[in-house]
Amino acid sequence: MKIATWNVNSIKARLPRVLEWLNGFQPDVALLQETKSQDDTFPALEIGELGYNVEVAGQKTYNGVAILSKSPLEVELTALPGDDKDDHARYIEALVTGKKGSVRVASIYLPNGNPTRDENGKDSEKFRYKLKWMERLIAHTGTLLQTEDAIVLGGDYNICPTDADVYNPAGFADDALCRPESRGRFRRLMYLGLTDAFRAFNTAPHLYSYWDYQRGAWQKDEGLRIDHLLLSPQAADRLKACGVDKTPRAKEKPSDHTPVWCELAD
DNA sequence: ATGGTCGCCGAGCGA
Repeated sequence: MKIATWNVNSIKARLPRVLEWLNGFQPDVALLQETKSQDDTFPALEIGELGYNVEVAGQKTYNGVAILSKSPLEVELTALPGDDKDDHARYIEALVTGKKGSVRVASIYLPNGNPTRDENGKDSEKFRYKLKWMERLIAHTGTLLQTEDAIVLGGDYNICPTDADVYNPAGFADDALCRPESRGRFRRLMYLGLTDAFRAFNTAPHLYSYWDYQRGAWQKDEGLRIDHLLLSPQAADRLKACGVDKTPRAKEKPSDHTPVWCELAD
């Protein structure tokens, strides 16, 4: 079972890229972020024609997440628990029926958090929102792990876990993607017992999933590893492979992110 | 060089 995560940076602007990637790569489950589409205008018909069931949690202009699955899926949550006043569409969770029982998956678009400081040099509202959102994710993941399901939490975490995941660590030291407060919460999330699927197979430094549109970042391979597939023990036991598929990033009108995928034993 | 590039939507924000 191939499960992939991809921040598409607008599903409508990216539809040709997404359709050709689904056709070619044939993921069983695709976790999408930054769809930037309301639910009623999400191009579900075009994607459905390729054999995918589509579940979305969208909003106008910003954010938006989706889960595509070849086999039936049951939506469990369309928002991260813990704050009823949070109206950003950043989380959707579903149970996907697999040959070897169901897999619980989530598509996560964790807040970016930049700029980290306000005009007085204090932590900005955006950065504090990111940290609070991470606390909620830690709490909810703790609850999820008690199910002892095979769980794949995939998404754009907007976290470079270590300096090996950044092309220019010194330049990003004060960035919300690398700040100690962000990394500390990411470590707390991992220490609940999750496996970073990519690092189970790739120990080399400076392998990325995102390259800025600006300054020729893609051509110079100046990127960040911020898109992750985090696995519960029951999913990690079934992990056969994991990698980054860089081919969509090299095409015309690409997303600034490229898919990260893993394969679980059926 | 105090910018650069995208996508939202039709100005300026978010990334």
